[in-house]
Amino acid sequence: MINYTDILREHNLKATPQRLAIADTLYINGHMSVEDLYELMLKKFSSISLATIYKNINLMLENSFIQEVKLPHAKSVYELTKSSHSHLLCEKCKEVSDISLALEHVIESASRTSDFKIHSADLVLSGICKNCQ
Amino acid sequence: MINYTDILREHNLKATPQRLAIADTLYINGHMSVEDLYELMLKKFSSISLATIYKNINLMLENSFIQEVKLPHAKSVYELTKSSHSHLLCEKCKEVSDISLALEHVIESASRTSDFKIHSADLVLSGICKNCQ
DNA sequence: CTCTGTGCAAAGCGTTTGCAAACGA
DNA sequence: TCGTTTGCAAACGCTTTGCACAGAG
Repeated sequence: MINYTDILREHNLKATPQRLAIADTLYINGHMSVEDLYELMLKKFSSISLATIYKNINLMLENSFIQEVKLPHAKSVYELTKSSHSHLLCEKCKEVSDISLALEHVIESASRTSDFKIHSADLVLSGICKNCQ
Repeated sequence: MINYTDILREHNLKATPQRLAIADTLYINGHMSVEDLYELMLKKFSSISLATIYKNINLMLENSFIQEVKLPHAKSVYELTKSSHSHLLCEKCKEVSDISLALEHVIESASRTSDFKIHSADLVLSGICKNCQ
């Protein structure tokens, strides 16, 4: 179990019990929707408010402590910010997982043919995971 | 100007004036948010309802006549369904454009390392377009 | 002690639904 | 003509806001 107190502070966020729990829950579960997060948080703080979840998600997004992952045909999930990576989405069980892929060639090729100065690449690969096959 | 009557029918959609106008507007503008589409449609049908826009967008999505493009840090846009491609998003002017990129290697690599059966790849490259640089 | 965060209730806003009239095939 | 679509208004659900109290630093 990681102590997120200092990490939160580095992101200009006070380390409240609720925030520490959000960080821990995201760490353990990887990718969570607002609803999932709320349900799990309720187990630790029986009177936590959805407003608190939203306020913290928004603050954490602004301070880059977490990131939103927009998924095709599914609601967004949130994850702790880590080094750049792509996502796999199982169309059946809806599980999201991280995958590290070399996109340099694709980005380079896109830069060449588009005259864009590309800063980031958001890639979601959809399919069927091993368990669901 | 393309006649979408038959194309709509092929997608099991009656060719109403509103739908023809939606198709035409998307064809001309490429990628549009619900709001943008509503505003432009109002110029052609001064009493069109937002509900009509939503109902048609949803039907057209179900029938694969159009597709939703989810963008990082921006609201979704919709486009006429065409062969698989990636998207470029200008972080400054928010314009979205299509780009054809070879993702086979990336998908193959992902399949190998993940044991997923991958069906599709949604890629959005964000950066600054030529005009905004 | 001060300022920020929390929980609650109310407000806000984008989206969906129900219905009667209009329309496409 | 029959079944679908439209426009309107109301309902809905997710998200945000305002405020008083609690808690972090």
